[in-house]
Amino acid sequence: MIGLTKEADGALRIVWLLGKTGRVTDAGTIAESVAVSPKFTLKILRQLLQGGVVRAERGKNGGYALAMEPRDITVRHIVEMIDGPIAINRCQQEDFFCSRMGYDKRACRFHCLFAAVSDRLAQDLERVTLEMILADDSCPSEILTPKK
Amino acid sequence: MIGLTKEADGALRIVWLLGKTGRVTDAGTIAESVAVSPKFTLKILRQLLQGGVVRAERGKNGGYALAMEPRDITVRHIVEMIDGPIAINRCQQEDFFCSRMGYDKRACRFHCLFAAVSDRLAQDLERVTLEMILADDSCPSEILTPKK
DNA sequence: CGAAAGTATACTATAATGGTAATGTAATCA
DNA sequence: TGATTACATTACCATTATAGTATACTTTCG
Repeated sequence: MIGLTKEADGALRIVWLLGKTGRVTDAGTIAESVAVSPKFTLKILRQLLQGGVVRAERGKNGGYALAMEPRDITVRHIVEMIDGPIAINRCQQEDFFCSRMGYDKRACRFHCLFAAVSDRLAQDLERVTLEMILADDSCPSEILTPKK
Repeated sequence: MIGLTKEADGALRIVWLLGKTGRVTDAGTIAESVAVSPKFTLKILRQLLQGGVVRAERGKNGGYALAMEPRDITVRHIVEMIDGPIAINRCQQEDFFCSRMGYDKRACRFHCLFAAVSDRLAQDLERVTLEMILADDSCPSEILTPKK
């Protein structure tokens, strides 16, 4: 399909939920709120934990909460943490197709195109913060075509 | 990785090659020029054939050639023909996560964002034609930030 | 006819994603 | 202090998508 994995999708929604509640929330509750299976939720939370986006509290009444300010969490950050770098084409990933074709990358017409496209995509997703997503008075897509 | 499949990547390069030579070229030669295995090349060519981008000549001295003008072949067209619609997130694919969360799509903050992003990506790739890719005097990425 | 080349279907292999199980560790509180 | 709650870690299995192949068949040309 060209797109995010379920894991990245889930991560975004988990972070969104934690931002919305603002409280320490246990994994079970998170899973339910976000409609992802409990175990899978844990798996995602682990990665968010490693990435430092989320902190955990153990023991009774424990759970997870954001470890960063919503305005410092970007969509790009979450997505890349889970799915790896945003790159539309393999061209950009080391010495894939381009070199196999006997070209150097500069000569690869597609490399040039996709690098530009990927780059802009990444930039766009970097400009969108959790804070924006949480503010429910406008579609965050406006960031792409700012009203000025 | 978030990105094109090898098939779509191969398709782009095959189309590019056919545009460059402008001649009927047999699958074996195409495969070699493009550094994709012969069988896999055939597989891709079949899809391009079905999509009407390429035409085939059978029998001896047969092969494949473009069935459309390079200026009418867009990158988007090729990519979607192989990989399906350009959509960054499952949100957009029918009633995936959004509805599972008990939201309607309008209320899904991410849906809104990704719809906008995907849309622009698709538009960008639609503006880039094979003709542009073949012209080797400029990076086709300039289309994203036209010089005016 | 027969060799070269495309056509079509169907199948297998590999890798990536998605998802689960089991066991261990820390914190809280009766 | 020990039972309970909840996170931590590792390892594993299942499913799906991608990648790639095999086989049998048809068309064209010499």
